[in-house]
Amino acid sequence: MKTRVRFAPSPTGPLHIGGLRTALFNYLYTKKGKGTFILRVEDTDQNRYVADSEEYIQEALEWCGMVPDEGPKNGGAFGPYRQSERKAIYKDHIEQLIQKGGAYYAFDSNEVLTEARTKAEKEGQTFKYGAHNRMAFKNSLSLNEEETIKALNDNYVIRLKVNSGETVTVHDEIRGTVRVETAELDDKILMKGDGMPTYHFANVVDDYLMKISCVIRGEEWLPSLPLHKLIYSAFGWDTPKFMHLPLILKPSGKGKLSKRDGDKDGYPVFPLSWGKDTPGFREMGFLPQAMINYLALLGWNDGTENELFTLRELESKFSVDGVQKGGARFDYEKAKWVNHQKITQTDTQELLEFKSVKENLMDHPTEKHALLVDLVKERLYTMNDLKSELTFIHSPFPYDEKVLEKLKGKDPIRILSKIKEELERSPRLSKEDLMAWAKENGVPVGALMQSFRLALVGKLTGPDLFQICNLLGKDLSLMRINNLIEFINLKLT
RNA sequence: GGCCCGUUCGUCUAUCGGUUAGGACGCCAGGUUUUCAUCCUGGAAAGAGGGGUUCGACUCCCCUACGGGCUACCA
Repeated sequence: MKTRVRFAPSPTGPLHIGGLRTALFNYLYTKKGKGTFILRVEDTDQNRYVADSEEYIQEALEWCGMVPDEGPKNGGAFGPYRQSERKAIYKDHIEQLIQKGGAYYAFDSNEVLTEARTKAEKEGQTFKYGAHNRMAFKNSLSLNEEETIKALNDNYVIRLKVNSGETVTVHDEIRGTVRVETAELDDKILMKGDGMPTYHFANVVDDYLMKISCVIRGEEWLPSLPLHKLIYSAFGWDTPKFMHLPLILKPSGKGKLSKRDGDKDGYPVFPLSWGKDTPGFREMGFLPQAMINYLALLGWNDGTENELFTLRELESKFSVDGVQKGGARFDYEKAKWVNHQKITQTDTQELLEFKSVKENLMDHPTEKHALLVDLVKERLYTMNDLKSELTFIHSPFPYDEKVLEKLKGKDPIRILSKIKEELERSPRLSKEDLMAWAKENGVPVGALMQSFRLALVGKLTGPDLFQICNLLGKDLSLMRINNLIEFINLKLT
């Protein structure tokens, strides 16, 4: 059987990194099997539909390098790829199912159902609409033909007819066999009152028609797998394989990762920005290769001690055996570390192409971009660190008062004058000469370097001073040294 | 509440019956460096609890506890 897998998000907002990871595992599974990666938009809920989310999803996938082979954007032989455009298909199939006796019409009002539900809850039970009580409700099974035809004029839904007293056996690729009694299931609604299918029905029909070989989705779907199996059986179809991925949990505390966690602790939970106030990993200065790498690590490993992979490497190394069963807590520190590794490994010219790099380099002349990135590259955990790492380029002010205090009594003016002299004499300051001079004249190296650094940078942190000096150029360096001398003189008097 | 899934250092994980239980992030210490960071070296740090099975269990089985998910005309 040809490998065909689908990523099937709902366009209800931005794609969460949990969703992105599901997409990634789908993608890797296809690449491994040299198959087809399909994007299917599950927009059957008109109330929750959010404009622009489909584009967001497509863009997020492309940003990560996971371009769907088939989908609403590029089309394909199994389209349409939006469920809202497949209504006729579902209608046709639900009629088949009714003919086969696998589904039936139900006419119960919301009020009746809500009442039944609250009554059951009061007794500590879960309300189920099924074999044990369906004849007590208003549906095409309890009504005669004439009544049914009449009722069909009003609003109705279509339910799956689940037989009681059977055991459904399903198989999950990473969890093994799961057995559930049909008595636990209920007659799930397949077609809603608005003529749209529910997730369960649309999903099964589409996966079958699109010849999906393996359904890879989040663990939250595992409980409905028996129901899906029943729908396949009702049609007389073979099921694809199923793989349910563990969830991404909050860094601490209970539950799965949510947008609120990110807002609270200042990390993104979306790959790309959503609106003005919600930056994504991209806007926070992450490289897509880091995003992918970290997400792959969260719930998967290749069995070796390797943790750093390119997308291509992941494509060849991915295997179901390496997928974890339990949920994984999101760890922003580790994500940043992966990003740091990727930044260090990436060619500077390539880094300059990234949007976040360009944005953070805006204040600097283009011809210096590569030099600047090279200077601070190994210090970066996100590309946005560029900005703070490079502030000294503009100005060393205000001087760090503590350093000024430390330098008192070390004759910084003498040191600065010497550096000035050396700088004026030779276009390239010699570290060795300066050190030798310090040694001969009993000047502590610390005092020398600290004075110099204070003059150029204004504080004691930052990359190599001589490189900075070269980058600033002779004139600017001299100016900053003069400024500090002047500043100290002014302070002394 | 019911049903389903899960449980190795704080976190992500290796181990597929016999190991000093390994690695990574983070943390601590030392080294490199003019400084901070990077980088290098070292350190602290784990099998939820109780029963079995077995010569031997982190590993297999059962129970309990804990965590997660589902329980909609949402996906």
